Amino acid sequence: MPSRKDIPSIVKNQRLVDQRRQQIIRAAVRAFHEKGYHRTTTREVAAAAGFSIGTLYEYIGSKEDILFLVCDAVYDDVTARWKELQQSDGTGLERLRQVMEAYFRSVDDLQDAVLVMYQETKSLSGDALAYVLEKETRMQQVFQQELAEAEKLGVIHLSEEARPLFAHQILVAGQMWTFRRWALSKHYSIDTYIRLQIDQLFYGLRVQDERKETCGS
Amino acid sequence: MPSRKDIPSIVKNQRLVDQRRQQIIRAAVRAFHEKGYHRTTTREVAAAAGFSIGTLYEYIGSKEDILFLVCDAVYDDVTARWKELQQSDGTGLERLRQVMEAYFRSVDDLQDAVLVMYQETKSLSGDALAYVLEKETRMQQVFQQELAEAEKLGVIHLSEEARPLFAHQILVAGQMWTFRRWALSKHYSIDTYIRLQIDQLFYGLRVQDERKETCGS
Amino acid sequence: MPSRKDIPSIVKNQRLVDQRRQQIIRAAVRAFHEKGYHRTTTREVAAAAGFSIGTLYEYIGSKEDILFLVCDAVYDDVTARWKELQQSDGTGLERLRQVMEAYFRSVDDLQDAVLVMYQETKSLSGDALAYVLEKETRMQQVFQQELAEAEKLGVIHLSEEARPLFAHQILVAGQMWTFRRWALSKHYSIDTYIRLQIDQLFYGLRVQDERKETCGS
Amino acid sequence: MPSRKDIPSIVKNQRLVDQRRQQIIRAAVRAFHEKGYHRTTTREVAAAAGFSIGTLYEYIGSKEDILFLVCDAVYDDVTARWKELQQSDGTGLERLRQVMEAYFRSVDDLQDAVLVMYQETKSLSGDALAYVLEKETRMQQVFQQELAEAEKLGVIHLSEEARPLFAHQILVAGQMWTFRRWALSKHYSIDTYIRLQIDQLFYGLRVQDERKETCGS
DNA sequence: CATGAATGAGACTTCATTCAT
DNA sequence: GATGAATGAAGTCTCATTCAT
Repeated sequence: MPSRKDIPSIVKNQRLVDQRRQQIIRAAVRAFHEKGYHRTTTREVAAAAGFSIGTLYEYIGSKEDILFLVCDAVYDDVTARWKELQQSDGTGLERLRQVMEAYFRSVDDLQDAVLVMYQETKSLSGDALAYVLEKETRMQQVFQQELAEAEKLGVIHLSEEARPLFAHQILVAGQMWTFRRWALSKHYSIDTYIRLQIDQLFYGLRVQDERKETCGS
Repeated sequence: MPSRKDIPSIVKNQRLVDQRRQQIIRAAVRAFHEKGYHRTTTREVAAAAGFSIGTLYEYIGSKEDILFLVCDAVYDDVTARWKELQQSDGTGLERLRQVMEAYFRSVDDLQDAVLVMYQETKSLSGDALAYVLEKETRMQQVFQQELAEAEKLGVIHLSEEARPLFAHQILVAGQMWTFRRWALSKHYSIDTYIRLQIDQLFYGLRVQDERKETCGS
Repeated sequence: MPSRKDIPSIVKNQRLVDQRRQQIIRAAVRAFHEKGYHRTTTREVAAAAGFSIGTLYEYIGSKEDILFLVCDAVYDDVTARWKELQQSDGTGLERLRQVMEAYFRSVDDLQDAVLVMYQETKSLSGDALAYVLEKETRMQQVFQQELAEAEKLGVIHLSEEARPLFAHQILVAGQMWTFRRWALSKHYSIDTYIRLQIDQLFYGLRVQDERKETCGS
Repeated sequence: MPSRKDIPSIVKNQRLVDQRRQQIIRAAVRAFHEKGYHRTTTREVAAAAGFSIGTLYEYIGSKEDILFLVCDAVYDDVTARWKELQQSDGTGLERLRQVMEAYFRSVDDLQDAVLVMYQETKSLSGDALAYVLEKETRMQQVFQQELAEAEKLGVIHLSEEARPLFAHQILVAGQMWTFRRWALSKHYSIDTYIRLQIDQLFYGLRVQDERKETCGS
């Protein structure tokens, strides 16, 4: 049940609605990225989308709806990539790696949208916020399940207590790429970033573990 | 030389300025946390601080300045805690643990302020943004140095390439506690969170490392 | 090329823009005349013009722009009257008289606007002020040329040194009618005023000229 | 009866009041000249005068009062100069010349104050305005009397009808020097200006008078 | 379906004035 | 008599949203 927020549209022709909304998303992401959600006017979004303010409001009910459109676009992209993965045959650690990379790639492709979604979304009002958080939670749960799977297979060792945190960690590691991009992109390409992040998540600091250690004896 | 943004104040008495600004920070954090920076009016901040709108503007030059006040308060707190640590005699892994924990505790104590700073800060205008990013960078570099130190002592193994990323990772791990608090606080207390985060950052997923491996054989 | 200040308008329809701006000018002149520019609020101008404050700002960029609108209206009127004169066939003293009278009549017709322009204009900020002064200068030069022409024809005797001053004098003689109207209108009708002013400008005090003199001898 | 506007002062010591008010006038003239009356804050005047805002209000009742102080200073100066003239023994045309020159010199000396008075004064509220206009009227009447005197002596020929206008003309000729200074000072020094103005007022354009003409016959 | 002019609540900020110290 | 912190009314301008064409 892909719980899609019901955004009112005066226009009936669904094909047209979808097309126009794609335009809106593209325009909004660009504009929000440059000036932030609050500093961007609906007029600017309309203009960037190539139609008039009146037309914009034929396809949305309020400015907040534009944010939803952007959010859904982001989630849909990640979900789609994961669905493709379903058919691939990775398992164990490899599977984990693939799921993470798919997510990171998605974030990179939609970086502006993710950033916008990420920064502006939290200041929404109750109803709206709940919807977004629920989507976030769903993604976090996907990672949590994958971790549980890997644990079951014995390829990782992650206490049940730590598992939710780790799922969040992965999620945030992806978002980081957008909201710390001003610093990260000085050091890393997306490929390097993905490699290092996965490495770091897997192995940490390679501390001489005082506890479990060590092999023999 | 802690590069303090120069916020204009009409009032001369510095003692009073400091006191009033503390009130402003407290009020602003509370208000921004509830409604977000953009949705909070300056009047509301003034009211929450216990004085009139006119008085508020005797101590700041513009609404943005309030954000700076909040930022500085946050950075000052972390810095102060680190300074205390200076005199403690931790070394190696223990030292690293202490620096991280001090930061995490600071974030927890000022969680609302950190969240506000974190979410609203990025949508500032050029000049203002630069100031905040510079502060962020300085913190990241503190972690980077600590990591370099630990590396030199041989207690961790972190490639030079990965070091900046890891420093960011620690920083974000702290901020996470505020901006994903809606989810994290369901599972963890701050103590647990700190323990698990440090553990995770140190050891990752305890993957059976395919590469370096492995003891016997 | 009558260097028209570019006042931004959100509305595109030029026909409408012109019409609304006429309304604004009329309303502004009335309001400014009663309370002065600074004491009149934009809201009052909007109300007097018959639309909302929001609509007002669809046709101007700032309060100052209203003053420009008024100025242009005044200059345009005078210029238009002079253009009509072009085709008339006055020459010599008659021509001079006509140019001056046309100007005086214009001032009288738009007296409120002229007064407003006259009193409020000087306290504008750099850029804005320059624009108005340039227009004033242009008018002064028109008189200067007319005087030069008359001089060449030998119908007046005005040293080259005194010519710019005299042009200013005429200009001010017109403005006087608005800014000393509180006193002048007690004594004179506009017709009388014009007659006396021209007479005074032409003949001065009919002093027994001590210098040039005199007829015989 | 020099009808002095009663400006309230909390301070009783009259000597101190006078001294402080001199400071206020000087500071106000400078400030108003630079930024205009409305754009200048009372704080700025106080600062320029060398004391605090609180102290300023010990010597005036409201911002408007500062304008009165300036006005009175101007009128007092002119009046003082005329009083000196009383004792000189000029008569006829020479006397007229002296009265005008005294006025022009006064205007030049206090040019900033005159300009301020001139531009800002008209937008005052009823009561205040009346006071200033009355002062203006009194000055105009001085000129009118002088003209009547000269007429009686037969040194000028000015119809009774034209006399009030001419008195205004002289007054405005003085004020011109301040409010068209931006243009006039390019061409003339104050000495030249005075010479040319008097000449112009006396002789006009030296038109070949079509009417009265001419000496003989 | 598209347009864009109109609306007006509400935001930030200024500044004349007061009054306790 | 001097100070300057506090006040809050009021001003300019923005912008999400509507609706007649």
